[in-house]
Amino acid sequence: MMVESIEHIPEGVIERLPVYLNVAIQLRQGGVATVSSARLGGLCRVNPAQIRRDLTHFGSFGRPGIGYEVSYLVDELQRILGSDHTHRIVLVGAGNLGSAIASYDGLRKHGFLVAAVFDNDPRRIGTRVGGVEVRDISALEHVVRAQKISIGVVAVPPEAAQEVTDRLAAAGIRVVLNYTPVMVQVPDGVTLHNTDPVQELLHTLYYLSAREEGAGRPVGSS
Amino acid sequence: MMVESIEHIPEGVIERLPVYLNVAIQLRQGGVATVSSARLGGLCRVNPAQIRRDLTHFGSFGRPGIGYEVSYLVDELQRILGSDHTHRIVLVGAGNLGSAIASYDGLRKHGFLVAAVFDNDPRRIGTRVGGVEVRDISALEHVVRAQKISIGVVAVPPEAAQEVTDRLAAAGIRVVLNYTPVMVQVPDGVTLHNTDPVQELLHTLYYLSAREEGAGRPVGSS
DNA sequence: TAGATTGTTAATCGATTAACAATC
DNA sequence: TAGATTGTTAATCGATTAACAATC
Repeated sequence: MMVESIEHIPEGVIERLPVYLNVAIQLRQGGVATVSSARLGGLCRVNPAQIRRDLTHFGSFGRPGIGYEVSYLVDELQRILGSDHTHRIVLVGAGNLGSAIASYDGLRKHGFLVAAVFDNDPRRIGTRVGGVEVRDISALEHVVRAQKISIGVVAVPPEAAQEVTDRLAAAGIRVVLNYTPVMVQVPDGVTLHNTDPVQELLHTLYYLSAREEGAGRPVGSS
Repeated sequence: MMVESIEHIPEGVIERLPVYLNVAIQLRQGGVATVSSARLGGLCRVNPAQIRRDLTHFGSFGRPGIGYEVSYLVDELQRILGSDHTHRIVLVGAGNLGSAIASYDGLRKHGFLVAAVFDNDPRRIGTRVGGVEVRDISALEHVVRAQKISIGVVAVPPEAAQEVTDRLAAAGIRVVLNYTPVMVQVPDGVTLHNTDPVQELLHTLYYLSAREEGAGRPVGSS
């Protein structure tokens, strides 16, 4: 528990925590009170031993002979990830993808609040996506600073990705989610995560071509 | 080169290939003829030795003292991944996310063709997303079989995810991209890839909470 | 030739998994 | 008590990286 700040935690572990959380939430919704690492592993497609190992990085949440209390597990995972309190995010780009993100239900469920949406297209400015008014990009820095927003989502055309990222970073954004195929550069202190929908497709495609009539080689969840 | 079918290639390698491909395409667009693993590594945020190691799984594409010829590298990566020819994909769900996917420019660039879009909402059926007419979900199996489509994208509400996946699998789809937070089950022989936009956010969130004023711990590209 | 950079080996590093004592 | 399942150790497994001979 206090180990958290000392020990280095592998990235793989951090990537799996949201998967555990999602499944735990679904179990809780289904009224399941207790779950073993074996069952959780079956649902997440993760080795049970790995789940137990992953969790011990943050403490011990289970009871031998019983398993994990689902709602306690949800609480702890949310606490570890930081999704136990609200995070304001700023969305740049109100096109199809931006609209999809803004109106995505799962955001609210996990404590994310789309606090502001920006675009540079006059036809979009003033409209609403996901209940939030689209504002002119020129107000970006002001709003980010005033509302102390630390998460930025980039959903603009590729050619604008780097410029938008620069502006977000300069305004004090600490986490950038880039939904563009461009490999944008970020300064030290800013965490970057790229999610190009097509890259996922390309990745999966390999198994389609390589496999032919072999057994399905399942790709792990991300 | 003929090793391809014998040697087992680590998943991590396959995940990085699309990153190399994207950067190589961007370099080609910029008129760059030749690139070293060092430069490529800088752009992809991957260790140069790793790039060379990754590529040797599929042959040797570079020239000592020179580097890699960009357009040859693009060709080879596309061939390895299978994006050198067109792949028809079927999209289920014509909401915000579905529309965003259907009209995403990057798809065509990588040889993907949205061959059919389905929904069960009468208000959406008959409309067009990304230039394709939305059809009634009841025609799903017929169209998938008739057009021999092997890739399916699930962009429906969570509660419909499993049913749609089952139908896709039954119709002969071999790769399923699930844009839903639900952990759907697929039969053997079907490759599943999950991409929940919120899960990416949760993952990144950890670094925001854990880090506080530490140096930025960059999250690798996916 | 000198400089650059590959392909590849060998060493390191880290993550996954099996096994089991501890515990409910 | 007997059965189940955890937390944790130790063993395995695999991936990353440094180093360098080969090569342009």
